[in-house]
Amino acid sequence: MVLVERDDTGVTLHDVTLHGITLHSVTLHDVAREAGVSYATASRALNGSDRTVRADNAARVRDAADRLGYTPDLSAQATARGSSSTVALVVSDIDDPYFSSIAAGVTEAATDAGLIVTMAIADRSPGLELQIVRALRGHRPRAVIIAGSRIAPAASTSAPASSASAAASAAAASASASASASDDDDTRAALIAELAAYQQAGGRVALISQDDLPFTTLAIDNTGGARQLALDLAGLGYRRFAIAHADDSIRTSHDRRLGFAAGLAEAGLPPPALLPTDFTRAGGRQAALDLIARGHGDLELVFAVNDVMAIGVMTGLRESGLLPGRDLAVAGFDDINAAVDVSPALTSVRVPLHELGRRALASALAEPPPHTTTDRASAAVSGPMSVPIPVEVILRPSTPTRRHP
Amino acid sequence: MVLVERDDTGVTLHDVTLHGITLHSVTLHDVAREAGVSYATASRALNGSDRTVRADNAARVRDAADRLGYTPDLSAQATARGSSSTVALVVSDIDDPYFSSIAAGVTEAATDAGLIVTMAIADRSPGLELQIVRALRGHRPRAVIIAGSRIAPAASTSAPASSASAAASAAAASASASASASDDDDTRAALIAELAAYQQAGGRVALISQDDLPFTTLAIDNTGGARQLALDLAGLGYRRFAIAHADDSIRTSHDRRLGFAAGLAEAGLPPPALLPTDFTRAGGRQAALDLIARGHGDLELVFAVNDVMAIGVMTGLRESGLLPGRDLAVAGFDDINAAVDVSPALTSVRVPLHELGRRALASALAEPPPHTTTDRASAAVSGPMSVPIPVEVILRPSTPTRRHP
DNA sequence: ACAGGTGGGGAAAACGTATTCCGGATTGTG
DNA sequence: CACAATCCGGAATACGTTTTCCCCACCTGT
Repeated sequence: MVLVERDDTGVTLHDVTLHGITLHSVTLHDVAREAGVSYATASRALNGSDRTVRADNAARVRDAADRLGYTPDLSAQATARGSSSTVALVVSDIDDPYFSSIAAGVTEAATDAGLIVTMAIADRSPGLELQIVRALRGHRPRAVIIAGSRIAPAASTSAPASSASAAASAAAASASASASASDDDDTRAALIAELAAYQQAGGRVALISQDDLPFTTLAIDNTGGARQLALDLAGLGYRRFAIAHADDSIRTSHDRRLGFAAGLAEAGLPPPALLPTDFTRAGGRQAALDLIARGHGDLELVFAVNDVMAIGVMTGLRESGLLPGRDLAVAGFDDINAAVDVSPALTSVRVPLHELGRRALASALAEPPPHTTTDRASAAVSGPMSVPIPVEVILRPSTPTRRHP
Repeated sequence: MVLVERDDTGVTLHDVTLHGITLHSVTLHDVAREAGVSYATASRALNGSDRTVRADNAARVRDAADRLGYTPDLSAQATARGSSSTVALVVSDIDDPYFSSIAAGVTEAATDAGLIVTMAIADRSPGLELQIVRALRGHRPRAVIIAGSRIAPAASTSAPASSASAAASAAAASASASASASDDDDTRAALIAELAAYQQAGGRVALISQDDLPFTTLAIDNTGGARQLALDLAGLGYRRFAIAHADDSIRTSHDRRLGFAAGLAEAGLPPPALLPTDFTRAGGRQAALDLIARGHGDLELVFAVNDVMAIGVMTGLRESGLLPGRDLAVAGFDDINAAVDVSPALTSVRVPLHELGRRALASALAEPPPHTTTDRASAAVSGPMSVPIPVEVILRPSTPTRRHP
């Protein structure tokens, strides 16, 4: 018979009425009383304290906790301990497969580490991103991971003019990103300050593919991957390329564009035509539409700086009556899951997104604690480290081997 | 001259060293001291308290807060107020476009409401899901939203046998879901108990498409949508159908399968062939492969109970040398973003996923507070409400109009 | 038998914030 | 000019934990 006798006043669910919300919850206090021990003992029994508690007492406490359905109040725990058990993840757009794969990796690693993740969506806006980081800081997360920050130094802010590209399209592309360069610089500086402060306060920061910010960064080899892709495509027999890319303030786009161009140069091929557009599926589609409307001449392949854009390009081509792969080859970058679902399957550069997420969290958590110096001047940001993420070219039917004409 | 004079001992970043983690953070105390007011005044100035604080004091406090980079400790706020500012979201797999769209909606709505979301991934496992809900409760979230619970009453647990389906495949399909029916029942009951307790404690619960659980549910019209799809396809001239579906313990699959069959019956058409498989892309592909290997006879269209599976089916068909849409039509359900990226674009039933996420949060938050009865017997779960989510058939080229043979 | 551990329980002080209560000042009114 | 009414600052308490002390009881070795 395991049933335990309870007097009628035994279990007390105390009512907390605040802000119109009524909460009843069973606290450590209740558990302790039910188990006939004190506060402290109950606390020690229920979490791995350094102190030991006698076996029978521990059992009684655990029993009581079970019976009452006790769950520790993590907020209270966090204030008491001074550190919460959450990690913050900020992504540009969770509905984008690139980010959702990363998020999956981060969440998985967090779960393994007994942490839970709070997620916020920056909607590709640096301003919002900053705001979010500020808000997130209030949660005192153990780490914050930022995927897809769009802030770049103002220096390289405007996309280079392209002889082959329609001026109108270029203007449209940069319009959205041009909210006064100094404004952007301000947000950028503010973000850095915010993160530095957070780090100074003991938080860990990891950035994904933002190696121009002074924090631990998972550096996707954008340049190298794009270069290798160009080389491999040259090897397949392609000669005349176009690049669908976004504004250079988007670092990723910038690096991939330059890497690709470098690869072409290396292969002794002419520089690619530039198709500046948005960093989205719609952007890719529009670039394709514009290209075909204008006449694509002897173009053989268009490289879009990410898969989502590449898929847009394929759609645009199809809408223009061209068959991607046969009439005009297409290649992307990221190797999102959908790359194999489109037809022809998309040639891409594989970025281990899931793993990337995992490692982002791991790297953040592994960061050395900040110097605990009373001298505030020397309490500088600890040297940012960079974790290189290798990538791999994956050739698929969207870029079939090309017979020399 | 706005510079404020500070004595050298002015700003005190107090060090908290606990569990090896060192945190310095600026507290309300510091702000109060810097501003030359008390605790309470600072608190009142920085959050909209019911009490007013004199304008000049308020300004001083805000100034000090700015200068010091103060951010309120939300954990502390939560314990003090007794309710946190988070909502919990549990999804089966954030890397699945179905869930990522929902997550985007939930997150957006949360941000609008000044809440932040904590996300956990149940990996399609009821056990994990239960565990997660338990863990989440510790955060005392304002609401928990569960998308994609897979638990169904044990009653309808096994998939019906299908004359047209390979027994081996069916066995494989149900194998993973068959960890002893009573076990499943236990988890289900435990989840219900857990959620009920949470609700009883003042939390709000919303479920997405789980109308067999006694909680507020966003009910996607799976049956009706599938039925309408069948009707519309019949209207296009299709006569002989197959359904790629998953184990009936997955409610969604079950309902869509039955709805589709009902639509066919209504149109006076023969019942569909059944292709039991996994609820995934791989499952869809395998079903297609099996089907073609076995010989698909006079089959004209395969309906997969979700888009991800449908895309798998298309891939499988292609691998078997068939052209989806021309040789064999394909239709899905959900209308995920990728449905328009595949070619031919996929006929589907549009579920407003993003909106669904938004409304899930809204519905949860709008729930009536639980009855505050001291009589524990009558403190039953308040009547669950069901928010119907209408769906819409979207015909696309994967199901071209069929000439009568 | 007695000093010196040592294992473990409990009271109380954190943690950082919200809120209640008290009282002093300022204001309005007769 | 007195007296209430209002405004608002501050001390103190609460929130649910963890953690630090303190102390007792028991064990061990001499």
